[in-house]
Amino acid sequence: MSQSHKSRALQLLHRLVLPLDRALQAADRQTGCSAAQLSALSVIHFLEANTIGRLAAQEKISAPTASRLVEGLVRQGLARRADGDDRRSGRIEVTVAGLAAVEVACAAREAILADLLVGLSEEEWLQLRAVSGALARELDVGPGSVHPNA
Amino acid sequence: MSQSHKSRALQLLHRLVLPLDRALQAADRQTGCSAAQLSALSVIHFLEANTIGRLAAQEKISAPTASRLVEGLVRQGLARRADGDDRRSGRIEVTVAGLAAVEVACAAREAILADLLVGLSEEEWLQLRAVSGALARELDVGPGSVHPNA
DNA sequence: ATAGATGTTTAGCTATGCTAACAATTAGCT
DNA sequence: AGCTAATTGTTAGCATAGCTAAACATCTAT
Repeated sequence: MSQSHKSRALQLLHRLVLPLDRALQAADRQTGCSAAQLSALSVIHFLEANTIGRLAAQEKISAPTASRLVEGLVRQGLARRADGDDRRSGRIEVTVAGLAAVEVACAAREAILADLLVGLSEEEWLQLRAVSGALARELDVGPGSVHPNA
Repeated sequence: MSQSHKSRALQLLHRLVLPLDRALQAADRQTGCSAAQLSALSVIHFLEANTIGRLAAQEKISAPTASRLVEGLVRQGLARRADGDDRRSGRIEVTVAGLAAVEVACAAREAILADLLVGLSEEEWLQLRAVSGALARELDVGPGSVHPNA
């Protein structure tokens, strides 16, 4: 019945997150762009979340965490604060270097995953694509790539 | 063609990890058992990874990280070091409280996920189950539950 | 007994998450 | 105008988790 399907899926899924995250961290260490930073850059740029509040809301993280995240991005030259006198207008912008970093980071992360999942069958890749789409929809994960719908 | 399937799947997948992890952290904060601790407890108990070295190898983390992880588990009474004179025999054991913690933590994590994924269709649940199984296989994620194959 | 190999811990760094408290800015209201 | 209240952002402080490098044991083998 349906319940046992869900139950089993959940049992498996929640255990996948940590190993996937650890593997992706390795990629991030190489590119120097962490998962949180990559996500923040994407959200700021593609979803116009150009204030701390919007970023925090979209990412579902606390304001202090968002603030510090942006501080790091600015320090690394990946984002900039357009801090005129007008506080209402958008203040955070992704720099060109930031956009490039997103590209590089995504590529590295995808490469790591590809390597990790060599063993998947053709059908499993299809299922993975479908499921990933569904999860992205449910989790409200935006496009976040310069390549819209490749 | 096949390549574009994979590519798209990877693009989506690597972006799912962070939000999933953040959501699960909320569950972990309630149970007081982090993802890393939960995983370590499971591996120590079910895969008999009863030394720091084996734990680190299985979890693909550095030895110092594994050491500190176990230190935390012991401090919280979830694991114990059976440190007789014999250094060769297994030294780390999960306590009864540790096993209980695994149960509770898993339940909380699954509940959070269930809540997050209410919008999935019946077919998507089936696909998710299949894909999760495949990923668990590829990532070498053990059973890790007291309920073997529910 | 000493040297080498193996395994563990200590020390120290970074990043990310949180809450609580503070500052500053904006808006509203008398 | 001026005071208060609400919104917004930052600072301070705590905890975990990942890493590397280096110290420290502890066995093994010569």
